[in-house]
Amino acid sequence: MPADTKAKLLESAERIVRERGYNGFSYADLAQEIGIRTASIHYHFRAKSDLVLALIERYAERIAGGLADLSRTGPTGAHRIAGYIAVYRDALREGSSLCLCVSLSADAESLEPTALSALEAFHRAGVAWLTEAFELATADGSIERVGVPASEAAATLALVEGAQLVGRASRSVEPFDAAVLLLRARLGDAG
Amino acid sequence: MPADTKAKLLESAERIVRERGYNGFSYADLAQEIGIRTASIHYHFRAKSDLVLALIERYAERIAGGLADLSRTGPTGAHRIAGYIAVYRDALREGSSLCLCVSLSADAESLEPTALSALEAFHRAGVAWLTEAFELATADGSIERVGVPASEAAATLALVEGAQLVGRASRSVEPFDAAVLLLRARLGDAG
DNA sequence: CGACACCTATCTAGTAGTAGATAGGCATCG
DNA sequence: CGATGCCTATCTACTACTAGATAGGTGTCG
Repeated sequence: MPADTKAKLLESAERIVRERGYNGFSYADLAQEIGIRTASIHYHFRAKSDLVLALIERYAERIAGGLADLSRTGPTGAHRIAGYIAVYRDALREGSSLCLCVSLSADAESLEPTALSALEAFHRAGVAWLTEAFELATADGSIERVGVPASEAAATLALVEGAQLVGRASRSVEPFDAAVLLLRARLGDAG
Repeated sequence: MPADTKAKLLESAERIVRERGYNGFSYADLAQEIGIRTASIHYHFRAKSDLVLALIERYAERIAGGLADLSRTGPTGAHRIAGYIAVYRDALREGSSLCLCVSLSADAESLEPTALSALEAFHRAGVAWLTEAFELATADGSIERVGVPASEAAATLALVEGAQLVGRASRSVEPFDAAVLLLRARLGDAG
């Protein structure tokens, strides 16, 4: 059953990039991990830049799907925001990895324009989803003192991405929890 | 006057690491930039890990100095927090670079334990300084609705670091400003 | 003073190893 | 047959790092 090699490549590559960054991973790492030669990777992804683009698109789709589920199941704005925080908390994996797009943002200089655009789109989508969640929260009263929803959204995205970074530096989830504590407190029972 | 080569090396290396990350810069880049051979760099810094450690220590000292000045000159807690935000905003350089420690946190996996410790210390110092500033703000009433100072501090550090990252991805300072807008609003005239 | 010794800061030339990428071949299977 | 998927072998460019030499400054001591 060799048909799922491409999927395995994406799976492993995502993990490695999230742990070591774009410039910190190589085709050699990837090849060894799934048991083929480096040359064979080029059959599936002509260049490293093609692989990373596929990585971002796949990741963005997966996260978008998760957030769509959250929109469907989250009864209040507060529940949605709490779910969003949980997504980033899980992605941190106890301090051993970052959200793919956090990792790639730091290596922005090495990325092709197409990848950079995909990265921006990911951030825009996150802010848009959060804006809607904060708008809902304004309406349902589930979050205390909601400011302009778009501003709350931009702040929340930056907060969770920064919280991941601080957690990564100390290989622990604790700094993440400390950073989002006040926001969670505003969410009441949902937090 | 060759005596300042070491200083030039640190200066250039800091800029390159902040633009391209730890794994995205090489002795070759550095050598070319200041006009010596790569071998000569090893005279000043035996290994790349020694260079990066020196980089962090120098950076941490400089920032600590700046914050100490801010503590002396900032009349209120709000003014101090506003100054802190400005430090990170300047470090972003219109989206072309990151705070050294933000950049290195993303490449944590490639760093030696000593460098990692220095990175953690940098974050701890930032939170400690911010905690004091929020305590002052509680006392002088210069910031609206201050929560537990230590929690406000952790959130603020994460916010500005994340805001930098989002700005970096779109090579612009605008996402940074959007992310800190609500915090700034809380600072009143000082923001 | 001047000879010897050491130090600083750089050089040229090279190491072994790794990077991503390419060309062409060889199975397997519908 | 011919596409698919992987291989071997190779390439060029670059990685951090080392060895050994050199030019020039500084200090010490007879």
